[in-house]
Amino acid sequence: MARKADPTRKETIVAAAIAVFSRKGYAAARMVDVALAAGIGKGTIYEYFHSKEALFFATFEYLMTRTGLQMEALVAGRTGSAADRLAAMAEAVLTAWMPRLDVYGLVLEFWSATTTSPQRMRFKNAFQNAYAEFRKTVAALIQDGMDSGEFHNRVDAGMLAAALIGSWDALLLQAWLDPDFDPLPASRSHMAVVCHGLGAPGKHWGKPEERL
Amino acid sequence: MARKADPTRKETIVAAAIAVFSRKGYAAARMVDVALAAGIGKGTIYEYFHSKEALFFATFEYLMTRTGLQMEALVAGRTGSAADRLAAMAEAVLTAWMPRLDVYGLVLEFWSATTTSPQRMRFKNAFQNAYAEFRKTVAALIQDGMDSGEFHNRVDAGMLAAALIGSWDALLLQAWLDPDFDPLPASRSHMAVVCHGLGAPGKHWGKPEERL
Amino acid sequence: MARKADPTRKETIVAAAIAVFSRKGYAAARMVDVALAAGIGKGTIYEYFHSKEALFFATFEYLMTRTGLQMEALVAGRTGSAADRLAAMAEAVLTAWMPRLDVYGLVLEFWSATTTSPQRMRFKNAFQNAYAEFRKTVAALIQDGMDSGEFHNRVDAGMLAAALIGSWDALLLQAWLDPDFDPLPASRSHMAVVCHGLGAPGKHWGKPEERL
Amino acid sequence: MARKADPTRKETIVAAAIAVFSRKGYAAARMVDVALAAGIGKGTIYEYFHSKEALFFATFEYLMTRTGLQMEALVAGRTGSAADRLAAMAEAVLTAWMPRLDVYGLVLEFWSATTTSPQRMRFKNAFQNAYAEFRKTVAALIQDGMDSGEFHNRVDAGMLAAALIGSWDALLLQAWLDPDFDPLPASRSHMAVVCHGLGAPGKHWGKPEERL
DNA sequence: CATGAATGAGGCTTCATTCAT
DNA sequence: GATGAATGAAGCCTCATTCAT
Repeated sequence: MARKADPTRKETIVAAAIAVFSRKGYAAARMVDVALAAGIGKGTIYEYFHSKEALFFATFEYLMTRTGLQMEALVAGRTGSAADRLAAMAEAVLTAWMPRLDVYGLVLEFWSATTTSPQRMRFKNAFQNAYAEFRKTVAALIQDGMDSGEFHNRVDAGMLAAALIGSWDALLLQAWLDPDFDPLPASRSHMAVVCHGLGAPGKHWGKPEERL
Repeated sequence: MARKADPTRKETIVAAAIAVFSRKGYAAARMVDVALAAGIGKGTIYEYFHSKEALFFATFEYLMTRTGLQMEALVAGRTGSAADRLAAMAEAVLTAWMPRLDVYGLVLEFWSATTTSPQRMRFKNAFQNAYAEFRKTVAALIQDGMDSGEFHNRVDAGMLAAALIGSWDALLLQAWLDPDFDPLPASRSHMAVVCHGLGAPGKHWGKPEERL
Repeated sequence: MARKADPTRKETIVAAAIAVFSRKGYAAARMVDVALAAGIGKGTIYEYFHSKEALFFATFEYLMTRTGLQMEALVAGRTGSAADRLAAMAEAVLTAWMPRLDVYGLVLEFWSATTTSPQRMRFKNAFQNAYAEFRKTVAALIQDGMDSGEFHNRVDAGMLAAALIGSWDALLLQAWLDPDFDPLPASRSHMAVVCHGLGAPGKHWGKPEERL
Repeated sequence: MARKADPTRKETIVAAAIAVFSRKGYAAARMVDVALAAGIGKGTIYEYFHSKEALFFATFEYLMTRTGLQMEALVAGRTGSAADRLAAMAEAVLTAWMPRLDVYGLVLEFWSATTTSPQRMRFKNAFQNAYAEFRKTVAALIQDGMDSGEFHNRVDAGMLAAALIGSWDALLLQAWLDPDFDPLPASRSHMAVVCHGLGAPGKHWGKPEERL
């Protein structure tokens, strides 16, 4: 008697794949591991994904979409000074990812896939789009500050945005590598300096005797 | 006497391995590809490295060592204001890596190996040491500026160093992903803002009408 | 439900392995030969045995068990004088093995494995146990004859048993080496002399003009 | 400067091969192991033997020849009653082989080679000849006893010889398998019974209260 | 639909043999 | 002659994928 098709089955498999790929890496992951993690039979995966590669890409898309949605949510409805919103965004990005640091290894796999996979262009484009999107968001925030006079405009907002995003990315990577490394203080120090360097008025650091 | 051993043979193999692993990734790389790239027979690799894994680790150590040496060279004998030296370092790091962007995929593989490989701890430790070393160097530079009064000391030099290094790393990653992306301007904008934000006197950007 | 597992599959593989190992020897046998002989795919063997070594040991255990069972059957329910039973046992052992002389090469392989295999001790112990068991059986038979006064007891039953078993073993080996050699007459001559030498009354050889 | 060709070099290699083949078995033995054991370079073996197979056959011939010579020596000049000479021969065979039990594994390898090796017929013939030769010797000894009236002639001397030789062979095999097993007492018991069974007068066992 | 037994292409690795020195 | 670095054929084993149940 066949179990009735579970509409969430596909998502279950993707979730299992995320867990397994994160832990063992794409190449070392076995389809049977994914099936076990999903609590289903090995053959069943092929009812939903026609190959390991396809499953990998599905996990990628799943995570990219979720991340994209999260990012939108992070930005939505922020108020306050541009500097505050910028700092809040940094905070939000790190905070959002930190509990999911376990999938960071998977992100590395995705990056690798941009060279390695036969599907490389799909990975590459998705990444570039995601980054471009994110950069646009951050750049817009900075530009806002420039337009309102809160920030000076001696630098290109887009360029700076790229560097800021990069630092967040890399701090998360550090944290993944070294569980004892806390990316938040580093980011706070950095963002304070950056906001100050953009000429934002106000205190980017606490009392004089305190250091970030 | 037997066929004379080529003393550069081992290095030749490592170089070939770097090329192949970069291009295809560790898992997808075939020993025969490495052999072909090195212009030798498949079996010869095993005269020098007892397994694929060992070869991979050798490429890792080779690149780490080379990078470490380069870094030392980059720092050595810098003079000028702290801000200048900091900016110069950023410039140097990016400039040093840009022509070797092709091996960036390999660095990703190494990072992945910290989760994946049976040797994971060796990779992880090597990475953490390398980062710690580099962070110390950059932090020392910042601290110099603080001590001389050129920079304020409202932030922790180590924290900021981590973020700066991260941004360089990530900008290079961006450039690797997207060959049209030039990390230098982004870094320059970023460093200018940071130096300014650290209270460094002097012009971090050009004439008023120019933007970085 | 998946393709139904054939419950005899494992035994089929062992049978194929016996044939192939006998013919080519363990080292020269190829897994693909065994698969072909079993009428299955190469990979299927690994569903049942995790390595060539494991398959080899399985064939060993299989034959040892079968041989052990046969031996028990040979002994069970023998009646008559001790000399008759001893002669009958010799006859039975040779008769039981002669049609299976083709696996004798495999027995040699097993013996070799006691030096060669990483599992050597398992082989060695199994052999020693099997021999000890058999020796005990034969010794008991001889002792019976001694206790009943049919045989004198000037020799140790166990020692003699070892020599007798050895002669059967070696005659079979001869027969395996040389298909023209018939071990039965040799054994009959030998056993007649031995029974006579043990002082057993009665005719161990036929009429005066006949020779064994 | 090439070392002058050593006339004993070939024998050195064979001796090394005997040691290595005995210990690891033919298949598991590596040419480099033999070279190491012989204290020479790997390639040098090929100056004397054109292949591993050829080296194996050379070790076989070497041991067969030596064994043959020993056998001749064992027989030569024996005097006394047929029973004494027969018992002495058994003793001599076992005594001659016992200190060389370590090469017994190699004998197994040779036997195996009669099925396995491309050279199988050469091995097989050599074995059959050797056995036939030996059997002839032992049979002649028995026949002597029969002709002189010391032994009755109710059995075929050749058949009995085959069984006796077999028992010696097998007892040595037992001893090789189990270092705690001493083949001498077993053989003595056996030979005493056999001589008695052949009707030889005299005491084949010691005093009445002693058992063999 | 779900399953997992069966499959065989393909990879890593070993090692007998060659041959430049 | 002697050597051992180089080689590549060949084998064990893995695992993505298929398909009978």
